[in-house]
Amino acid sequence: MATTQLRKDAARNWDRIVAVARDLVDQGAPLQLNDVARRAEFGVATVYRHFATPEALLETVATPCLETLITHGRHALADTDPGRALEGFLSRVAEAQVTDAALAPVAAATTDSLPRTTELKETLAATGTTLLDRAREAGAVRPDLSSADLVPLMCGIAYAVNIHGGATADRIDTAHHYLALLFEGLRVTGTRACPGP
Amino acid sequence: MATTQLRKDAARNWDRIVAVARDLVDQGAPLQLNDVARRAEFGVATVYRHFATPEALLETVATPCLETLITHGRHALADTDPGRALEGFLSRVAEAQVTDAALAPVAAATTDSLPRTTELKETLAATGTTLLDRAREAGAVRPDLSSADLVPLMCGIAYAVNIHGGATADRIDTAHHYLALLFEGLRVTGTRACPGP
Amino acid sequence: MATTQLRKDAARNWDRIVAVARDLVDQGAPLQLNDVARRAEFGVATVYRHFATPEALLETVATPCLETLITHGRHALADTDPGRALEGFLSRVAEAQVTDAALAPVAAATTDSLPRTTELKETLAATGTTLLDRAREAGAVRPDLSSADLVPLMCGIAYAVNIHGGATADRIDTAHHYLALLFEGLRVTGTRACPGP
Amino acid sequence: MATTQLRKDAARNWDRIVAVARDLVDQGAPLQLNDVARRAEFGVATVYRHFATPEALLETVATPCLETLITHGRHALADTDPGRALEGFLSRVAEAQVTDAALAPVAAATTDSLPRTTELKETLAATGTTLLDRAREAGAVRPDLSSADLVPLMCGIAYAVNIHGGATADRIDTAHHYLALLFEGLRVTGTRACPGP
DNA sequence: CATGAATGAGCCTTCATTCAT
DNA sequence: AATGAATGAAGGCTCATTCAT
Repeated sequence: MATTQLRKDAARNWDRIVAVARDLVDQGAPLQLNDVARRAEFGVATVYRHFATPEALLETVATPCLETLITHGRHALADTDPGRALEGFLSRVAEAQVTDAALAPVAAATTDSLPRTTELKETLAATGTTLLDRAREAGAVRPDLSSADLVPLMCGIAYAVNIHGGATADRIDTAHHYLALLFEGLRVTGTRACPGP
Repeated sequence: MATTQLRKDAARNWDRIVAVARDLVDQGAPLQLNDVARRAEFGVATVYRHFATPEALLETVATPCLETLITHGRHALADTDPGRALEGFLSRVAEAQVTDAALAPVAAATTDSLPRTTELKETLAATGTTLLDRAREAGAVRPDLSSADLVPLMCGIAYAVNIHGGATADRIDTAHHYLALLFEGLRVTGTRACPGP
Repeated sequence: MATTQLRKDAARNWDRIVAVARDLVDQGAPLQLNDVARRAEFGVATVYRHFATPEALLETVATPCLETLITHGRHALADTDPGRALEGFLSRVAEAQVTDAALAPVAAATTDSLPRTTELKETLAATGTTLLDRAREAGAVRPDLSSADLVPLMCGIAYAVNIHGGATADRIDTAHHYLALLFEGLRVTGTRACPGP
Repeated sequence: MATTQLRKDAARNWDRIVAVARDLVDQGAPLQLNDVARRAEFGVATVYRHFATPEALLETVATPCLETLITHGRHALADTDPGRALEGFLSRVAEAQVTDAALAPVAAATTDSLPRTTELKETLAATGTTLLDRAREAGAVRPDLSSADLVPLMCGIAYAVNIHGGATADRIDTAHHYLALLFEGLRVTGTRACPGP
């Protein structure tokens, strides 16, 4: 989806560039604009016209994924069980991180190239914050987790999964596993201390 | 410490190279052999003779840290409380990861440049495995955590801390925080339901 | 002023393009047709249709200045004091050179893009030649200065002023200073040797 | 002349690079390091190793010329006739400017790439200042010329000569002509008013 | 007439590695 | 053993101009 309306042919080119970039990202190759141009069989400047920097292109590649997550976030906000809502949402995020190689670097970056990206990330972060606050208030998670930890922890899980390795299907399982572990840790543990009578 | 005995002057050079590399790593600078040579005031080839690749040099820089961790591991193995032993050990590992910039990339790498590195990493992994096995047997941690997850999880924590950011002292705190979370999650959770008498 | 009659809207575009170009020149920015188009909010091709090359645009920007100088030249030709006429005229030229950044490159160019520019430059050169001839005949300037030297010397003065630097007001003063020096040198010096009685 | 002692082969390469650059400058071609490398049949990086920027190379090309001028300056300082000394020196400078295409841009630049260049330019400027001061004190030149004008005026003359055009020999004549004009202008003009009896 | 996307040559620069001295 | 000059592929980016829409 282009920010402004493009001419039809330009839009086709835009799509092709993003598609090529998507392929490269999926292969784990570094995103170099010259390389993208060569593979898409465009002049370099064509690619540069559409995407001023590799980061801008990467963010564009990651955008649909971010948008999907936002949709999931919206559903989660509608959930009446705060704990389940948070866990479900983070589960989606973790899955996305290990499924879509474009997401992790964009999520981890402190500065964005595209305003649109900042917007999406902020929306997503706000959703996470709300869900966490609600869960905390409901006593579903420990109080000592700040919303500033959500992104780092999600990125950390994705990173851990990458190191663990494996095929995509396994990776999703691993991510769920690590997330479940984290969630165990997050549960309010007052009961755990229960010394008995 | 060189693998084989070096002539005295060569050993001095070796030390200087490693010291310069350590500085660069600490500054967060990329480890380029040319750069190291210039700063150490050696010819490039001298550096190349000692370290065939940047990775080899990086591993060498990380070696003392790995050795220290192994020592910690040995102490942990002597601890009679398996849960405390594991937690203490992983705590050391997490601290080291966020403290020493050379460690994370070496730990995360799937292939090593130096046999010595492989050796150290394997020793460390074996220690972790043993500690985990014991803790699991003692019922101190959940059974569904494989020793193959230890390195990924440690790296993931380090990565999360890096994204979270902050000064070194804060980073150590954050690492402890995340590790504590993980440990909560690892605890056998039957007790969490604590049904009372 | 367009060479041929333009449709009203085309004339408006033409004006806007020239205005933008004038701004760029005044800011000391390089005159790139793409850049002009973007700032004028036109398509590149629109600018290219009006001005085939950056030079053509630059010459167009310089045209009013050339025309003004021609007017000054006409007044000078009406002056009855040949020495004063020449000096006054060159003074205007020097001022224009350091005041209007578009003039110097156009004056210095050996070939012009627009016939109109050639015309104006030739008119101006002819005026200079006439004024110089008259001054020479009147004994107001040395005989060893060819009219072919006028343009180079004016450009040289402008260049010297640029190197000397300073704000616009200072630059005009400097230009006058250098021109005065030149004029001292141009005065017939036979009398200078006069040792007196 | 290299700043520090080079190995014999490196010195040969250094010389070849400078020679190629000299040729390019003489042809009026822009000095591009890649181009120099190609013509000298060196790898690009070899040229970059010797000269970090095109400016550094250009300054190196201009250095012998600057050194020669300094020598001339020393001779001029030994001259007992202050007027003749200044005129002779500036004459050399003007000749050099129109003879050696490397000189003008280096002289006109406000910042230098090589410390050596700054040194040479300062020495030369100091010489000019001294000669001008002496000439002024001796009443050989008008008091209203600052030493800050010397460089601009010399550059201006060179520029004027370039615009005037012509073969090298003619150019030198033209430069002398313009300089003579300037010098007429510089002469103390009290005598000029003398109309005789 | 107007548009603005596409072009692609070409410049600058860096870096890991080799090899003559 | 030590040196450090040389390499050259490769990446990043710009810009004047053309041409399909």
